[in-house]
Amino acid sequence: MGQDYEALKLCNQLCFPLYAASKEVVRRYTPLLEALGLTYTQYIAMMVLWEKEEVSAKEMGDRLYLDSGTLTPVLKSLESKGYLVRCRKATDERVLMCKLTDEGRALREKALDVPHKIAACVCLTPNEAAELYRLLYKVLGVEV
Amino acid sequence: MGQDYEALKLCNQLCFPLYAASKEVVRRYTPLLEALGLTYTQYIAMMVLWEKEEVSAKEMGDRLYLDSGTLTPVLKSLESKGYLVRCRKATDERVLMCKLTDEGRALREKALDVPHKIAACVCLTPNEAAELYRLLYKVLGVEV
DNA sequence: TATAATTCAATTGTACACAATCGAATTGTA
DNA sequence: TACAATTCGATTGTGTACAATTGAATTATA
Repeated sequence: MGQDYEALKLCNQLCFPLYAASKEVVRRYTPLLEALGLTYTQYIAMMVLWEKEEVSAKEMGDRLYLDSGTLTPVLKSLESKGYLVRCRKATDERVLMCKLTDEGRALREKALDVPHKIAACVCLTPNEAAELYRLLYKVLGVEV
Repeated sequence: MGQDYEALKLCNQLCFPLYAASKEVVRRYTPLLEALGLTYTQYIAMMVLWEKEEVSAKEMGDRLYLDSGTLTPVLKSLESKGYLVRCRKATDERVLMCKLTDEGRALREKALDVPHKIAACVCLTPNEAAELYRLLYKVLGVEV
């Protein structure tokens, strides 16, 4: 009978270290991003724009696995900081386009050392990091 | 020059699939936990109590990597549902003790099949799950 | 043994996160 | 071409997350 409860123990969950490690890594980003005036969510939204200067809110949400309830205030905040401009698509007024500004482009220069600094405080070997990457995308159901 | 920006691409981040997979797994729990009237955070708090019928809020926070700002409303909510009782420790009034109630114990029976159902919708082999578990705890800086 | 330092839960303020819903715009179909 | 179905961003409501602060209780130290 007691054995039935084994599966409910915290130490037997995969979800829990996943949940805890995710928050822990975001916490490690926080002081680095503070220097850029960004939160973690704002940072990954900027990453999308740094790769593609103009994207719709829909595409941004699809890439980041975020819905409009989360993304709308994030994009408004980034616009208020001057890093992007929000405007409707001419050929389809339903679509909100986000365009990188010069200020947003300049911010990328200040963010260049962030990935290196983060890698330094996550103690995994390159092989381990690659395997973790692969397993996480498998959980997400994405081919890598 | 373009090469400098490689490290800032979303596809080269480890943090992002970690962040996305964590939320995705919580999303998969949501419909299962809804049947128990619990959120994911409330569920892992109950897990702590199912293992140890009486814990302080401090110990709960340490185990779950949650601070009082997060935990206080979670514990109040669980108390309002009748699954635990909150009271001060007699020998140290600073300490808030959480005690599992009979209702809380009964809830465990209803939760017994949750781990199995979750495992079924995370498509990893047992070896992959074990390796992911190990790597996540390594990121957390915990020996497993 | 006064008092300084520490511990602990609670509160406040900001920022997600997402389900549910809404309303405008567009597309599909009879 | 009416009109039903779909798409899309925004809003609302609930529930985290966490930094910073507060205030009560306890412990350490001069």
